[in-house]
Amino acid sequence: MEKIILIDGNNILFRSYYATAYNGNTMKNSKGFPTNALYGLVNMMNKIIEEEKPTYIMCAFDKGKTFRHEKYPDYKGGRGETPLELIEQFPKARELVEAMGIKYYEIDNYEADDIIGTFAKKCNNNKNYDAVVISSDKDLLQLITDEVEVKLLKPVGSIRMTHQEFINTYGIEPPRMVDLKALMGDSSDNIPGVKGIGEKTALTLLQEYKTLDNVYENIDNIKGKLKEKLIDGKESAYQSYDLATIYTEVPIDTDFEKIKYKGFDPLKYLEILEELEFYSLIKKLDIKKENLKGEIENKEKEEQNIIVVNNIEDLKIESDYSIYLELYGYNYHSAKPLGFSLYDGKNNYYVPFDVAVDNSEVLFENNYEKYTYDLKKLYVVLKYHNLTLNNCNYDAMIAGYLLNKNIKDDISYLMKNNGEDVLFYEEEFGNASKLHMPEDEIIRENACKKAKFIYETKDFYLKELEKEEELYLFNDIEVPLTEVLADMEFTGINVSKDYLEKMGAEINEKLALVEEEIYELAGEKFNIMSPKQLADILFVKMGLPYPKRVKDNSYSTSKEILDKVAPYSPIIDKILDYRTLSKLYNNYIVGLISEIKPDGKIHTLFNQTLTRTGRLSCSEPNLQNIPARLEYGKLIRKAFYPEKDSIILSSDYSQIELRVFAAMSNAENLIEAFKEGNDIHAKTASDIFNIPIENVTKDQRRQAKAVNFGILYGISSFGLSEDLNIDLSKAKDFIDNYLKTYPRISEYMKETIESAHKLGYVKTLMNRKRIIEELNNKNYMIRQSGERMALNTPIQGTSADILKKAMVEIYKEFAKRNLKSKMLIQVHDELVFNVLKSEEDEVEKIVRDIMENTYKLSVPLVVDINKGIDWYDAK
DNA sequence: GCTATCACG
DNA sequence: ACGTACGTGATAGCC
Repeated sequence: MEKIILIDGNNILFRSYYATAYNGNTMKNSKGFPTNALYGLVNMMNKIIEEEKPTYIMCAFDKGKTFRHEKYPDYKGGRGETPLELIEQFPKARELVEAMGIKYYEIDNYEADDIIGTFAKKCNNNKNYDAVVISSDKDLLQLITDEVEVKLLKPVGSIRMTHQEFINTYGIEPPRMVDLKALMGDSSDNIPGVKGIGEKTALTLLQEYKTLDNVYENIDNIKGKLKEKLIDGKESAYQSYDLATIYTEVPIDTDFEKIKYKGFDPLKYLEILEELEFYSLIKKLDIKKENLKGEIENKEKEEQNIIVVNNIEDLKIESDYSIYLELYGYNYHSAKPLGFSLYDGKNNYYVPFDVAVDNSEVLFENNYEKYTYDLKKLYVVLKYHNLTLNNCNYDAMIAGYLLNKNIKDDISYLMKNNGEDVLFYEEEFGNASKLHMPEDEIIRENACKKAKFIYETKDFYLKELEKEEELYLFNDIEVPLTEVLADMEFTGINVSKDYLEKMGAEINEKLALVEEEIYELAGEKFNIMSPKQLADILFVKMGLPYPKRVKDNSYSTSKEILDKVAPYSPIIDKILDYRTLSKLYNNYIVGLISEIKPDGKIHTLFNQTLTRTGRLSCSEPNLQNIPARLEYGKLIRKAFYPEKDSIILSSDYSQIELRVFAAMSNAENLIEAFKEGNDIHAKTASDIFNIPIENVTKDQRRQAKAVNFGILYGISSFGLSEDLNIDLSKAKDFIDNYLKTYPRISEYMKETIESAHKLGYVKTLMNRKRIIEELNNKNYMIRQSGERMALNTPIQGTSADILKKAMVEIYKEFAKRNLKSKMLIQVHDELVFNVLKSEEDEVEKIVRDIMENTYKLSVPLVVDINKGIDWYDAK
């Protein structure tokens, strides 16, 4: 039985402050710094440790305005301002707790209660743990279970509230504490409750009816004034219920090993006591600084214990280990590798990069499992040195991503979130535009902390993944995909600089012409790219009618607006031309040329842990937004060409999102249409306009297509009317018709939103989970947008899952057959390959077969394949 | 560093 | 009465 102590730090500070402050006079040190709350805190902590002898202990503090304030502005409104003299003591309290060997937590927007609740919940139904919550706040009593008790602090002494004790006292079950507050309110937190109902009445009601819900369900059995009060206060009661409920899902690592009681850090503790001038406590410690120093130095040495490996004999790895690569720079295609840090559960090693390269077999190819953070980066960097890495099946970056943690490329975000003391990459090396090289020692120290973190959190994250049923996604899709993406990035794609330069020169000529014409029409020269100057010319000087309500006192010059005023002046079309051309020039001519490496290729970055839906993203440069819609822009694609004796092959899913949607919503008529191979937009038009499919006009098909897309995005009639440039009422009719035609879809959408609200997240077919905080936002618009995310994410995410799975399988199949053709680019529903002419038929067959069959839905997946001498031609 | 704009699926 | 379709990245202008 392990004892876990969970301390409400804020509660103790407030309590100590008000217990000893009178008339604004508080205890201060000789410098005038107030110390009374801190004094109470130290004494309380010492007492707790002495009495409870905890194995694990933590202290939680409030931070920032909480989500409760956002929901109910009046929350805690009755309280006066927190006294400045108390606020001043807050930062020192954290230092103090830390020096006492107690880990503390503060999470933006959450109260200490919520953090404690999140930890306490972990003990429930686990006989190995015995948790004690320490606070004077009765609110926390709701957390009591057979494994969790509350030590309720009183002005003198305390009461130990066990499950039985609680029932004896209140005659209800602990979770009903929330129902109690909902009825009686809580003046200290400004929770209103039901007006006219106090503790006694509330308890009587709950003893009879058990829950708040049940009170209201049986409202007719209650008579007289009480019934009236309850009915009048119903809304307030439920609002109070909401406010009083402790949130037990705070996004935090609740690994108990993190809160193991470590004992005092003697030097720091003493230092703080001296600063605060708590001489009686110092005396009690009965220790002298001098005696400690030697011991502390030894301890620090031991903690660092980094073995710098300059001779490979110094590396004595005999078990699985974590490996982390530190680079100097943000883009690993060009950054200078500094070295590897390793941790095997016993020792931290730092291996300078050159040493590692010379001893690559020892380090990278052995029988041990290697745990990583950003495995793709490791693969790519090693590939540049002609090295391979084996037995990598766990990556912390991927794990964190799937678990909805705050990722970023920098592992320090994950570490800081777990309370680790480590430098952010930017703190250590500077930002991308201003790099600086820190001391070797700093690099080694931080890199080793990172390796150790990867190793020590592995089991925990795997357990979390298992709980979320995401192990398949992790083991069979995302982790194997790192190797596929690494290969794509490393392989790169040929881009013709000559071609782009020629096209650039042509665009420049066109630009110069259009520019002149614009100045002519405007009657003066100005910066066409400046939204401000442009708006001034158009809507002030030329007096064109602004077609929308003026927002924030400024005019928009977006394409949407300009399209509407195009009939009033020929200048508009010229401006739109100018924009298209300059975009083409800046983004795709200059931008792409600058990314071509000496090998004549572009090596992009596929970001695997960035999007909220599970898609990839692509940067430096972004190869997922190369022009495709307009004919002239599309010519950019001619610059992307294959290797010698090869062609470009592009394979794309036809309507994958609509197919996934049909399958997930189980809309029979839609499924049928896909099975029969109908033109789905024409079919939709035929259905919603109620006409035979052969009579559907081009325009009707276009409108139906817009409706189909709108549905995928969580349509609004306004959005559709804007998109199709039709009346709001007409757009509304379209949607109503659609939902009437496909009632199953209407139900599916309702169910999805309902479940998202209930759970706070949505999932894809492969169990990728997205937590949607927006669903809880107090702002109606943001909540609405959360609902649209809830509708769209399972569809976009499932499509992404499917293509990722196909990519892994295609990669494996190529390897198995020893094919030399290469996957080069992924664009959400499309894969682009360099295919050797000799392998054309085989590759085409493999790609089609895998993409169409890798995941079975109730609708067929269809792939279109095109081949050509460049990316443009392969369309 | 932020906003507006526009390129892609 | 409110603002208004999902997911991205790069650039220029502006503060």
